[in-house]
Amino acid sequence: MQPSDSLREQIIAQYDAMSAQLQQAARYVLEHPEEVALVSMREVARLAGVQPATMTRLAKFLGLPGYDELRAQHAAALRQGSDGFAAKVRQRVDEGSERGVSDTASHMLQGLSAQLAKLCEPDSLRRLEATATRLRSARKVYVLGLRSSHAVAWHFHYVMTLLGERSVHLDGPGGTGGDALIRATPEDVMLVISIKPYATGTLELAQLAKDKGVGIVSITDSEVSPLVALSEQTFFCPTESDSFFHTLTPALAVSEVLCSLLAEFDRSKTLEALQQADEHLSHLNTYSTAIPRRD
Amino acid sequence: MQPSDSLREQIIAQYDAMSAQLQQAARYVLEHPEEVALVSMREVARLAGVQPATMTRLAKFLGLPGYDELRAQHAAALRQGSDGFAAKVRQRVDEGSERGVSDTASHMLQGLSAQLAKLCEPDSLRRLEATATRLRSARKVYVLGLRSSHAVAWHFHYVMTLLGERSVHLDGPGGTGGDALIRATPEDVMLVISIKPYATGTLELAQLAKDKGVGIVSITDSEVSPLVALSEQTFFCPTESDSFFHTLTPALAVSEVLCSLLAEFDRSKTLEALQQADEHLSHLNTYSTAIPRRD
DNA sequence: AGATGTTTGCAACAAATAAATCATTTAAAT
DNA sequence: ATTTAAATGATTTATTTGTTGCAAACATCT
Repeated sequence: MQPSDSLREQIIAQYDAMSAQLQQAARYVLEHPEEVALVSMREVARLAGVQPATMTRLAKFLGLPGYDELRAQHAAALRQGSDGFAAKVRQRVDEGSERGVSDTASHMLQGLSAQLAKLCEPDSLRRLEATATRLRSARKVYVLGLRSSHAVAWHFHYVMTLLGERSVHLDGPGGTGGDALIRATPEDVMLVISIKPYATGTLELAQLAKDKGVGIVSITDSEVSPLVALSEQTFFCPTESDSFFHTLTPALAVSEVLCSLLAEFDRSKTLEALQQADEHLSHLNTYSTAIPRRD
Repeated sequence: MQPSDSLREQIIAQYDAMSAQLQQAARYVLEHPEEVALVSMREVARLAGVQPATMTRLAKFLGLPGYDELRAQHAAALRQGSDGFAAKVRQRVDEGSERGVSDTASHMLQGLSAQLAKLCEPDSLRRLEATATRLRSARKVYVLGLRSSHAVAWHFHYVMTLLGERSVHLDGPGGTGGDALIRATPEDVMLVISIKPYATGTLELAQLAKDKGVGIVSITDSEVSPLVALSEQTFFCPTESDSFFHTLTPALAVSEVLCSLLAEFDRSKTLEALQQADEHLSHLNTYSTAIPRRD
């Protein structure tokens, strides 16, 4: 599916020598070869977030006579790819004959893919929307997820922080995680994430919060989860996988969707908050801005 | 590999009602859908042996607003065809034209679902297997993922801990996260997770580990990620979503699959470790027993 | 700090494009 | 054979495209 491969490899090879804008353009080209073939240069530039001129410069940088050649190569690759469908199937069959490790992996991934697709059912969407609405109305959002759910809780909190929302993560060293609830009020909401087996700590803290009048909203795995009784809103997501462990992927996906919905509620405020975060982090040199180091 | 199928059928159905020139144009469109998507109208007209105006007339004849729509439909078909069987999922996405709140959610989830399905491509599976193999050979696995990647890193580490593997999470309060590397040896492997924007801390620690001879294995988002240069094995997973943020869901899914593969390598040992963990946790009253525990 | 060489954004340009308009041809019907 | 309507071709027009030139911003190195 790659554009002549040699071109693709060349882009990768020369990537380090490019300027920041050129890298941004090149990265988009690498990640969206079809678009390069199918839409105009100006449109590609817009999608890549660079100036139109940068695309021209990229082509020249790669030693091509102009952007048209860049598109032509991608178009040729796409032409091949379209009837290479048979080849792709053949390839998959070949791989399938091994009946080995990659079978397990493929099976798992397809299972997860199906689970996410299932979350699009009307009932799920309704619950998602209701949950987002409830969270939106909160003065503060306390996020609680222990043990395996920690990953989801933390990520939700992290994104909310970038949004400038008043998110508080109920976790911390030395078992002080619950202390943040000291000043919780009925205007606040707690988002609880917990899947089977349910950590006692989670349930205790959630109960405590509820006693203080805090609204409880939860992401859990079953109608018979102990969280259901505590919560105003509950979202159910599957955790079954054909491995030894329960999967957290659907739960993470749901939390990401929730973040997006909350962000969408007020786009301008979101954009402002993100810009603020951007500035802050760049002052701290948090991210590697420039070209990857060499050794 | 047909353009939206319905359009193709429509062309066939109305073919008999067309004039000679229109038929000639239509016939070329049917036989060379890729060209329609990839080259200009005038070029298609030249290839089809008709006047440019005829192509416009064909589009109008089919009830489309203009030739651009004809091209757009063919382009969409080509886009879908290019990434194989994820197309099925993507198709359902296109159907939703109303953009309500729950439509946003549905759109995101289906997009994620498609991305996971795409990870089943042969190349990805090969990389997964190679990564798992490399991790398996390690004496100790250091897990590193800062900022947004923290969730994935932590979850991987958490699961590995249950497996009894010697996993060390490089994170901790007071910026002491890297200290665990003090006694790292060339027999160890570090799993690094980082997506754009790449945290400088991640790159520095990874470089440090590499200097000590530790093998680096990474999950990242692009061929041109700075991690590629440092790593023995790299797995690429998409992070694009149509929200404000990059998605971590595919990365988490991959880390879960990796855990499973590692677990599968020695099933009996895995089962033993899990049972041990179960006992330990039940002695600590970690989980609520009010609900049936997992088997 | 000051000078130098890149990098980047903007605006202007010529070429090419799709669509609209008008003129000519063709075919059928009276 | 003449009229009429449709089909085709040629021409024009308003956009849009890829490219280039230039000045401001930027980093780099004495």
